[in-house]
Parts: sequence; C-alpha cells; structure tokens
Amino acid sequence: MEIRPLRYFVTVAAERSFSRASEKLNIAQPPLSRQIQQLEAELGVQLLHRGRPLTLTEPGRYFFEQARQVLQRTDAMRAMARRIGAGKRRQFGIGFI
Amino acid sequence: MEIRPLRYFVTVAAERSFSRASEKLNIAQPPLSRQIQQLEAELGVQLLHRGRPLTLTEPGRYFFEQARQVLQRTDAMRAMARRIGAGKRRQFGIGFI
DNA sequence: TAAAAATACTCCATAGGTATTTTAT
DNA sequence: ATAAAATACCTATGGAGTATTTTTA
Repeated sequence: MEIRPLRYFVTVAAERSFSRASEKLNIAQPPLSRQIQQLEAELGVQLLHRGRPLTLTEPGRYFFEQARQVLQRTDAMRAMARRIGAGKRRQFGIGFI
Repeated sequence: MEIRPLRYFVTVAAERSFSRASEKLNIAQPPLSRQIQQLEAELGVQLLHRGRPLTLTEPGRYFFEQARQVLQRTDAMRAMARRIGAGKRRQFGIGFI
C-alpha cells in the first residue's frame, strides 16, 4: 500500500466521482479507476459502491478518514524535515502537533 | 514521497547498515542506496551521515520517528479495513488507538 | 439514451538486479 | 587492506495514456 493510491482514493471519495477526481489529480480516468481497483484488491475489501451517486462502503468510510490523516502526517513530516534540515529549527512545534 | 522508501529508510536506520537492511528487505544493496539517495534528494535534506558507524543526522532522527509512526498507522488501517470488510466490526477499538 | 466507469491495448518511467569502483577505517 | 556504500549499466514491473465498450440511472 503506497501513498499515491491513498491520495487517489481520498480525491475520488471527496469528489464522489472518478472523472472529476482524475481532473484534479491530473491523470486520465482509466488509470485512476484501476488504481482504486488495485487498492481494493490488495485490501480484499470494496471501498466504493459504484452506483449513482458514488458512495462509500463502511470500510471505505473508515479508510477515507484514516487515509486523510496519513496524507496530512506525511505532508507535515516532509515540511518539518526540510525545516530542520534548513536549520530553522527554532520555531519548533509552531503549526504542528 | 511513498511508503516503500519510508520502510527502506526505517530499516537502514534501525540496522545502521545498508547491506544488512537490504537483506532484511529482500532487495540488493545498490537499489536500496539509490532509494535513500532519492528520498534525501526529494526532501532536500541529508538523513544519514555515511561514516562508520552509520549515524542519523538531526532531520534523519526526526524523520525516522515520524516514518515509523506512519508505517504503524498504515499497517493498522489496512488490518482494520479488512476487519470491517469481513463484517467483524463488533470488536471495535480492541487493540487499536 | 446519455453520462460515467470499466476494459483492452500500448508506452514509458522507474524500481530492482549484476558487475564494478570508490570510500573509509 | 578490507568491508561497506556508491556508481554504471541493464532489465522488467507496473503506472499512465488513448480508444473503446460496458454500465446504470
């Protein structure tokens, strides 16, 4: 399980649409569909009900929340590592947990 | 930034050796070295001092702790999603945060 | 029937392997 | 001098694109 598919899933879930999500993510719709399918296959769990409107399954709702938090955390840790690396480590904790 | 390079870095940091880490990760040493180099390049930060013994830089120490937590979280969310998907959602919270 | 998602391919980027060189103790 | 990491080069897996076909409301 990688971060890219998590970002893809979160975008699809938030947009409630593969095509709109693919535009936001700057990729085509078919590869996006496949990435979500692969994620579901890897988890052995269906994350989305493919009806209209597109809705989240129960594991999908859980996974959505968790994935969002993981994305926030990885963004924050990247920023923080850069900050420390740049020697600007005095403003420790400001804006972070 | 993907999860695989995080797992690689955490293993190198824990083993304090690229070669030992490569064995644990079941990949060859050169690709492992390159993945870490790429991660450092992406972050714009050096994570390891290449001397002997291999040690962590200051951003490396921070990144190590954060990466471990992200790996734990992603492992937990995968397991939990499967559990919910399998309908075993009654033991909610047991063994998790 | 008209949109949105899923297939069926093709292509390319990059993760990984092997052989070798460089570095650091 | 020697063990470990880095570099050079090659291969192959899988992520992404286009064209098209299925869905489903």
